[in-house]
Amino acid sequence: MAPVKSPSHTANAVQPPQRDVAVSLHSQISHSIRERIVSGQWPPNYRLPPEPDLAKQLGVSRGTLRRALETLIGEGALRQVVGRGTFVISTVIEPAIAQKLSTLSEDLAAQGILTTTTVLDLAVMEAPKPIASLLDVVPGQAVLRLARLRSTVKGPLVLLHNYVRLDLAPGLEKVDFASMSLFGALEQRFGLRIGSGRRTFSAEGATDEVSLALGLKKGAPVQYLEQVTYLRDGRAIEYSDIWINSKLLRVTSLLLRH
Amino acid sequence: MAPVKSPSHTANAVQPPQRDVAVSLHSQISHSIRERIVSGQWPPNYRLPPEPDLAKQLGVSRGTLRRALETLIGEGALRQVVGRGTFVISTVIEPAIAQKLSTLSEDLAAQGILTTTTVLDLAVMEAPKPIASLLDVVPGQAVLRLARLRSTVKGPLVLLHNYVRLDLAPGLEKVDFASMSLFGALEQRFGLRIGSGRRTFSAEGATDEVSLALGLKKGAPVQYLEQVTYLRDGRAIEYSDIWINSKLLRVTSLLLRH
DNA sequence: GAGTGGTCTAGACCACTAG
DNA sequence: TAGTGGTCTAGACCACTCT
Repeated sequence: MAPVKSPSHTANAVQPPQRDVAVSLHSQISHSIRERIVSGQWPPNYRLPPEPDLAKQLGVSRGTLRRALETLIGEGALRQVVGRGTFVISTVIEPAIAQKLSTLSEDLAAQGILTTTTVLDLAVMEAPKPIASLLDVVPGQAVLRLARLRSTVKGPLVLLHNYVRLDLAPGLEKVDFASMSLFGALEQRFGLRIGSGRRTFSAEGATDEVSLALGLKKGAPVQYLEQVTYLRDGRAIEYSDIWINSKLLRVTSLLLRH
Repeated sequence: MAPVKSPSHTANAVQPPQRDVAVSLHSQISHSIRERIVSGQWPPNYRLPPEPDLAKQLGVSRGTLRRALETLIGEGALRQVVGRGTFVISTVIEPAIAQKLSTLSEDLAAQGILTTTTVLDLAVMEAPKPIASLLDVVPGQAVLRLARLRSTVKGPLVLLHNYVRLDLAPGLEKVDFASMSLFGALEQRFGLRIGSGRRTFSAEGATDEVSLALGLKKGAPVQYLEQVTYLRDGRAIEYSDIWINSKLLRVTSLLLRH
């Protein structure tokens, strides 16, 4: 596994980020480095310029550059080894949806996998007790219930049930979820800012609904996820349960030493 | 969800970390804060002192304190909200083994759950092709194969199969794995330093071996994990497959916005 | 307006890796 | 010995929240 020889770092230099813009410097930098990696400009095993050099090229402090690299390391795109350097990860194995708080379609699209989304059900309802408890609202609070199916040419991948607080996003039920993602609508149409989430994994047997939607036998093993998503200010915005056909899609998580 | 009233921060002040010691300041600090949380001294919803104050109490810079807080946020123990403060998470829901690179027994012990480990099999063997490929060694390379069962009073939780490179840990087969964890042996007896890992999740049906070990019916849904662990220098050290009884133990992952 | 965390800078010294 | 990332400091300004 010999490192890829680094070309001259003077030519083809990284572009400096924009100042006086709403987006932070470190996220602009991580974004531009991510693009170099996915475009193949920085191939697997490529060694990045040393931190002080790269920081100087970008016109930022080393601390800011390290903040950007940290993001990419967390995504599994880069690896750092003391005394040796910063390297592009050799091969991306699976979508790391266990870690990134993005929509599944975005994750798959980033890997070049095209998915289609079918809205199976969309209804305004009163939050059942267990879901109200997870969302930290009173039972009976109005929520949007959304059932969707994500498929590729190979077949249906994922069945999703979402319950979204309507008091924080009034009118959400009018959005066309066949063409817009749930997170996209919450962020762009309602100005909500997603902060964090928590997912729980377990293996369950396919129910009637799940077996029908995913084309599996009843009782067949299905990867089951429960998720609660929080806004930046700490309020819960959404609960969902997700059923994944493990034969077609595997969930990967990167573990880092703390 | 009213925040817990913060007591006076002058009394009962946080102890400063030790200088001139091998352990980094930020990890000493995150460790001591973690202890305050698990001991109940800083209860759920407790608001920590403001960063500048806490940094001054500890005698470190604000940057170092933030590095320590970052670790605890990643573990799901703390939450930060701009303009409001840093808070202890209200309730720890499940062990976050999807994220922490520690042994399962450590995770459970941290939650006060006692487990017993039974060694089912221990053998030196030649690495089969698929495993050799994942460990980046030639097929036939000597590996230790370890099969273990972890149980609580409620019943067997987890069946683990590990394959460890013996060239990096010669004599590993002589360790008593009933009393010592695998990672503990690698780090303490062989001076190896674990760096990162990658886990893949899927739902599988219980095989004969799994159903027997975990006390489930054959074909019953089981949470299946495959894992490769890497040393700090990037070399793969261990591959394992892990079978978890989802009815008794759920795996949780915290998702952060980048 | 006062207080909070988020970002950024420009240095410094260290442990570790490589030739 | 030279080069790398890991750690740490002491400032600074900002956006945001609460009252």
